[in-house]
Amino acid sequence: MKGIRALARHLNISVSTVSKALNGRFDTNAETRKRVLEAAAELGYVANQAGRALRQGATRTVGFMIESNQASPTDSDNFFMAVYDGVQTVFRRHHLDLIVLPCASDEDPADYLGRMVARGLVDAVIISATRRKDPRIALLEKARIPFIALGRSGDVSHPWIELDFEGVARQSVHRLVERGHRNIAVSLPATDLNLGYLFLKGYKRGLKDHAIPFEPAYAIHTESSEDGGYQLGTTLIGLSPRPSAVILSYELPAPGLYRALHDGGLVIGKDLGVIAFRESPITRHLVPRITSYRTSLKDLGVALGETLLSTMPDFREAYPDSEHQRIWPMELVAADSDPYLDKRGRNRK
Amino acid sequence: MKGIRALARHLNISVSTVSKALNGRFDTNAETRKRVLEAAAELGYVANQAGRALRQGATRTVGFMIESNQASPTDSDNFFMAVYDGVQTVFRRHHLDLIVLPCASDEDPADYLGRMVARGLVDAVIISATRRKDPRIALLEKARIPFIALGRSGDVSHPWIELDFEGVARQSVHRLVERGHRNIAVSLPATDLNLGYLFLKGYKRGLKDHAIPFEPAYAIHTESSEDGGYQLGTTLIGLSPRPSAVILSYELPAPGLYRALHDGGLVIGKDLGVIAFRESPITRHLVPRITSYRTSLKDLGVALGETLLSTMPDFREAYPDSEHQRIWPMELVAADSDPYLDKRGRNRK
DNA sequence: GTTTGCTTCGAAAACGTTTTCGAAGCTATA
DNA sequence: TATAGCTTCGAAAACGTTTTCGAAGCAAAC
Repeated sequence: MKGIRALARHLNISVSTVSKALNGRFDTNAETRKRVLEAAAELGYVANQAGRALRQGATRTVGFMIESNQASPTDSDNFFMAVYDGVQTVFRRHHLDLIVLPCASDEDPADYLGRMVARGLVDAVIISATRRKDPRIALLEKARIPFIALGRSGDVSHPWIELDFEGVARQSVHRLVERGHRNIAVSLPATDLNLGYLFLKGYKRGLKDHAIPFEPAYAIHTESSEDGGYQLGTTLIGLSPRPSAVILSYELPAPGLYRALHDGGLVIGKDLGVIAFRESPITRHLVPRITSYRTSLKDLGVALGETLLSTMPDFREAYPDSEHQRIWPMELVAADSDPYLDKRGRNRK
Repeated sequence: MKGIRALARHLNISVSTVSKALNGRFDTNAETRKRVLEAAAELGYVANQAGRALRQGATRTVGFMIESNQASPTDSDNFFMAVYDGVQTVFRRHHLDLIVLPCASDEDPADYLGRMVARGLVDAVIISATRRKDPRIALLEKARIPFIALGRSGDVSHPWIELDFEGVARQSVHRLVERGHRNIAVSLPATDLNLGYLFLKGYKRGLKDHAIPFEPAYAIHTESSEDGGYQLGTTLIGLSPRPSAVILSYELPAPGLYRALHDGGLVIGKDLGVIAFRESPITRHLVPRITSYRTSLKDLGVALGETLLSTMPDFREAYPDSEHQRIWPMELVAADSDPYLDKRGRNRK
């Protein structure tokens, strides 16, 4: 005899009453409810997940899908864990559990997600590392699973929150131009992540603001790794005219870039200005420190959680007027990697 | 009409036959099995997790518990994701799913794990960040849940694999002594992680090998963060006699340590030798690079997965003679932070 | 005394799957 | 032909929970 039946027998009471007491239904006596709760605590009873999920058709669990394959563009520190923590604080309020679904490096993300959803493992999902055309969006919509994306996919309309890639790229161009640069390169992801599209858009917009023509050779696709950064560095050195600054859409390649420049006899901050998208241990610890942008990832997680809940029928009323599509602002952290360019075309110290 | 019934009706066949065909039972005709599988693929049928788990009393899912609260001692890069990837490759072979259970920073790890286990969310678990006395061990044993720990707990006997903290600490002392050091400090975790105990043990053993007395003031507990590292640096500077080298049980405090030394007018590698436990982006990118130890985290994950399976009745036969308790070797990566000490008591370049 | 309404409880069905076990159909053997 | 054995199938039970719905008990109102 196990589970709720053992508890019922132990109390000389029916299974239904126990269940109702545990779930705080209205048609239970306050006294019996108290007895049930005490006995449950004493015997360490916790409702079996499978039984409950089967009956209710819901798991009270939300999945946070991440990908362990692509070193995610923003994962040089505990990016996802920080976001996760924010999401978690929201869900805890509603007794929802959050689990992480990490797609292994050798599996197709859409297949993986499809399997998890079809199995009915979760009631809703958060997806990340969104592609320009991401099959997961259609999959989730077809399955009628509530979801939100950390980063939108293309121009499809769906709930998302997104770091301000476009704004940061544009603002970075402005900053560099103001400091005397005109030959400005940009490093973009090697895959078709949507953020690459947005970053390029912002970059072009920034150039246009200053009537600087777009030079395709200056938009360089870079693997999100040290090796990718080294590759980027040698590419930059070989360009003619050589750019006096580069904007990185993520910071992971920065160490390799630094090394390539050093090997080429050039000095970061003097011969090449650098701005990176997100502040992280890397941008802080490299010498010179990299000018970058910062935000509260925990707050971002909270927003993700609340917005997701606002799309779920059972929780909608708690979060009535959430914006379902939202650009998340970033704040400039000025450092030493992008000083003013002096007259002779070299960066001034 | 949903699920397996819809599929059965669509094929004009009984539910039981469909189920048996899908699960490859022996008492099904090869022809019908083929038809069922094709129809299932066509209709996109995937067995409902709750129904299956309820009937079988097993979820075919393993949980990997990590903690988002304590910045885990070894998480400056994608430590857990790398390990996860290895575990995943093993489980995929057996059609087991792996999910991550990240304990939020405001919840007690043992409570959290207890809840997840009681709910029957997973059949087995991998735990990490093990404490010296970790209540989770007893909890899992009481619940009779197969598990393995990444890092043992105290002297209790349970399955574990552990990075070689003791060996690395001892070897690091040897290396520093050989290079002329005698006043060697060690940085230990601020919490009661078991690895701290082991690291200290190895450190003391190393000292003893060279008949150097243990100086308690040289064993410094350090928060696993930049601030903790800065604190460590100021402490080291204030010690008398000031240590000529320090061994870090993890690398996260290194940047703060560097900054503190710099602020104090001292030079890393010259006035203070440094060795860190694990190679990571931090140990590679700081100047000078830090001598550290390396291993394949993916292989470690594979070992974890296989050992866990060998403790599970249903899979035992596939992994017969696995060692259930195992120290995972690390390989020295010599760098520039711990040069020979010269005659005048300063580190030689 | 009868009716009404309210509170509290419990029997039973349902969720979707797997598994047991008996039966049906067929072939081979005596 | 009768029997035995083998293959294939399907009815039904079971897993643990929630929820529906009827009933019992009691007090108040008529």
